[in-house]
Amino acid sequence: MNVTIYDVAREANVSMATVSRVVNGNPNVKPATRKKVLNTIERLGYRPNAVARGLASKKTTTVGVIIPDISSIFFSELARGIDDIATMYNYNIILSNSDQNKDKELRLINTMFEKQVDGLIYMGAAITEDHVNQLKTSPVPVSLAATVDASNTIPSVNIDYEIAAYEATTLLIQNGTTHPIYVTAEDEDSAVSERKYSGYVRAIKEANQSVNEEYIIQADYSYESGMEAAEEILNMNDYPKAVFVSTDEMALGVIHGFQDKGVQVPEDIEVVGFDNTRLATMVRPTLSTVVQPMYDIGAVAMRLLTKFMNNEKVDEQNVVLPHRIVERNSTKAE
Amino acid sequence: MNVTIYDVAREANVSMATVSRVVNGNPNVKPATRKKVLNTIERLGYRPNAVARGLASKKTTTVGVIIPDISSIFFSELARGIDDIATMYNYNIILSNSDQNKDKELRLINTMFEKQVDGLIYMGAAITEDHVNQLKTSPVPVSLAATVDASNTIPSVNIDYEIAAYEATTLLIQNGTTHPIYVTAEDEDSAVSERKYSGYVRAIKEANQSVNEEYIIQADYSYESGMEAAEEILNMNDYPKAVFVSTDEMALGVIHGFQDKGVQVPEDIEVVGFDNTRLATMVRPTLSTVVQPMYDIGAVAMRLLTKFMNNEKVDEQNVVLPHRIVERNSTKAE
DNA sequence: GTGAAAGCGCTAACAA
DNA sequence: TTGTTAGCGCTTTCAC
Repeated sequence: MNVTIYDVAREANVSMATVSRVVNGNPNVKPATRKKVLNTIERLGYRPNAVARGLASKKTTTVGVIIPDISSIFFSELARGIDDIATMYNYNIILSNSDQNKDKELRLINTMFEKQVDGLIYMGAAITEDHVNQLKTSPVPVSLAATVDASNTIPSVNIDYEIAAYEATTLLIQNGTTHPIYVTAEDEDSAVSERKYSGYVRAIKEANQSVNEEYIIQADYSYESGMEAAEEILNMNDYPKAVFVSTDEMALGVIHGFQDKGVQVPEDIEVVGFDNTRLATMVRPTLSTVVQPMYDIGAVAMRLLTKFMNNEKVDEQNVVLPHRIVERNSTKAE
Repeated sequence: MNVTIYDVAREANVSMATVSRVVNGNPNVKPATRKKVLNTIERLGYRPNAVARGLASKKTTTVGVIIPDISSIFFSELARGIDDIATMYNYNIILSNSDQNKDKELRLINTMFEKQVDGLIYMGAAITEDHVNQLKTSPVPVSLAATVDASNTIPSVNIDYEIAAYEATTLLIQNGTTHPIYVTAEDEDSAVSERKYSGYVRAIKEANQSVNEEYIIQADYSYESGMEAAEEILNMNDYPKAVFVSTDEMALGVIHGFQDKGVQVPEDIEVVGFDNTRLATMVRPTLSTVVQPMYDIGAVAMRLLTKFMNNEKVDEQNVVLPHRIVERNSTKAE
């Protein structure tokens, strides 16, 4: 049997309440008794049981994190931002991978509630009605990180994907390609993908072009699918000389796909990515890309959650962080 | 107030015990009553409270995971392996980043115990005596993943780092360089680093060379430090024409550091990495490297932990997984 | 097959 | 400043 608060109380000749007070830093304890208690805690090697504490206080100081895939270079960066802020506010994280599988997502949300998390951070491409329903009946605060809920009803932290994609596409247009190619990994129902797409389309239309479906290539987030996209592009006759890729990892694949066929980037064709993961500087040529502050999105989402958990006032529950474009060497200098 | 097992019992005209039985799939319940209970659970929207359950049963079905940095491409892959097997055995994961900071590590271990995890998976470079002491008094099973405890007293899953480094170095020697350079990120007290180093040294000695300290370069795990190492190498006069780098990410830095100065890999100088992270195929030339099965290490470590948690018999508590070397294009073909 | 009741280890009134 | 006591929501004997 482990040593409990009761053992400490008995050995220190005080009540459980007093022990509880010193453990919780309650100031209403005479310094002398505090010291006495602290000593016997030390002596017995007492370690508070967080589960019992959670049952009694209805607070677990842990938050749930549902993430598509922690091994993704994009999401793991987000997760780090979440954990750092969580640690700062004395929370721990229960982390689960969903693989963007709807059933699993719904099941995980439920598991998190069963485990009595004090809050939930959710990441995932598609926020369906079922998601919204389950999330809206949540017993605890929820915040979305890098995932947009079209109904705008759940707190979230994002960048403006539409404008970001518009700007990336426009950069390419200004550099001389009237209808850049778009390589995307469209998930069904993904509001993020939708917004990137519509930013892309808007840029094309503003350049007085009508959108050519042939120039929109479906890939699947992987590096390899980027390489395949490159091949597909080279097989077109008279293809546009610029491509906008919706994630950095695929963009690396596109670049290498070109290079492997002897096509030079950016001389023969330009490439811009999205996210600015660490990969962007780990290629040659270095990748021009849209900077999405992943760590910050995670950190801010967690901070937002703490505000809800502490009933602090929040001004704006749908935070939009700034983005920008870094021009590196995969696009032509002006 | 939430709906509890007591509410369900009352509404279904049975005892709490019976409700508990159906919730836990205990067969000793008449099908009719089971159905009745299930119906009222559904009707009331009852959701078991895992915290209360944990307090009563002394099992939380969650395991702690202490990891140096989840945003690392190496560790996030390990974490994925851990979570997948955890999910398979119905556990959740409490994940915390330690940054390999000893105080934080020790504190985190304690927090995990307070939270009453059923087991603990630990990753970290240095297993000091303090670590061993704290881990040995653990109330629950522990397993180390990709981290070696020199005292060999804690269950672990690893590859043989000494042999792996020996083989990588030997490959370079056989390709014609008698004393390859070694770029490492030596942590103090890191048994893994130590073993890699000693494999490297053994290979050099077997080639009848004495080790030249000048050819051992300290970096810090980062891509940038790899680039700096490359520069340092190019500044040596008459440097060896092969370098063994102790992680893939640094190896990419080394390759690009060379290329940025117009030095060709592998024609002018060969490079081999370590780990075989996804990065290894995302460079040009693709990286020859030591394959460390990161996902599997995580998965096996978690599986090992489940065995301990279920009191299954385990034959070997220090598992050594196979490794191999993939020769890609950063080394010369035979 | 089902129920009664005693905890699990702690917090949080409330009293003193 | 300190102690008493009633739960928190569940599991788990032990009876029946």
